[in-house]
Amino acid sequence: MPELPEVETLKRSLEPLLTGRRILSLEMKRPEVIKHPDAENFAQGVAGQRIQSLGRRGKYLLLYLENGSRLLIHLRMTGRLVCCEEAAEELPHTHLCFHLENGQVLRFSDVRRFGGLWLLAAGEEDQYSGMKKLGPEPLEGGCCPERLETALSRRKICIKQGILDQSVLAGLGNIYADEALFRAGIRPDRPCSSLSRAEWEALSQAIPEILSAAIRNRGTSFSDYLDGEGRKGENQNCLQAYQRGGQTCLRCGAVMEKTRIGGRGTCFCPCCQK
DNA sequence: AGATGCACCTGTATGC
DNA sequence: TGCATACAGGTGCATC
Repeated sequence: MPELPEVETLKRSLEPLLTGRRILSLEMKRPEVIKHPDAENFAQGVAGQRIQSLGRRGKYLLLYLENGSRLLIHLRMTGRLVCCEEAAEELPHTHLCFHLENGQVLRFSDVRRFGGLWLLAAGEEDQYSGMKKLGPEPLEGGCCPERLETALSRRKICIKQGILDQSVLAGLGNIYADEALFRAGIRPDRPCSSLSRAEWEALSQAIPEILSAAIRNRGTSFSDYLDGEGRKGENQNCLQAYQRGGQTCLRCGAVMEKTRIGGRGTCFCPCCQK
């Protein structure tokens, strides 16, 4: 599932392929993945536009077009965005094809169709996607202990749900929430109100460290994730908590536990995480 | 306002 | 073998 490190890796891999390139036309096999505006206007809005630059905000990928409009893409669970030659074989469940100059194509595929795209005209306020509700970027100073504590310490939820709240911090998903809590030595089911100052500090340090390491490893390809050239990442080989329930802890050797928190599979070490 | 549960989807794994 | 069921989890929404 693409989280911040995967979307950042996707952005970096697409940058050299898309920057300065013109979109000739849009082929829509499943227009329903377009969330705003309607498919017709979306297709007209991107046709003929040159892609000036790429960006990322939380788990959203942004393409800045030359007329000042912004294209937002969210991959949710199984979305993929791959740029390749027109002749290259399509991934299954390809819903959109952005035909580009020079015989290249940018394809959006998504098995479960949770992902979506939004086109915001120049100056148009984003009142459509969830991007407007995002909290600060954890890799741009948004993860200081004071802010985390202020935002969460009076909430009644447990800490894993707290750091998954995109309005508190942008970009963490299930994988890196488990990894960050393991690194910080904090049980995921602890109430937010129970964390000490030292624990808020440990967590605010662990989150950027975990995310940076995952970006260095070019993302986690547990099942579906591929970068913009269709390549898998390497970070799945470095996970210490996610999906390791029943296995031995890589730090202390105890048997890792698996539970459900907020409807999500959650793994932790009952010995290392207090 | 904040917390909770469900809907959205389909591929894969499991049980009978 | 075939079928039913559970599970994977990010987000938006309804409900309390």
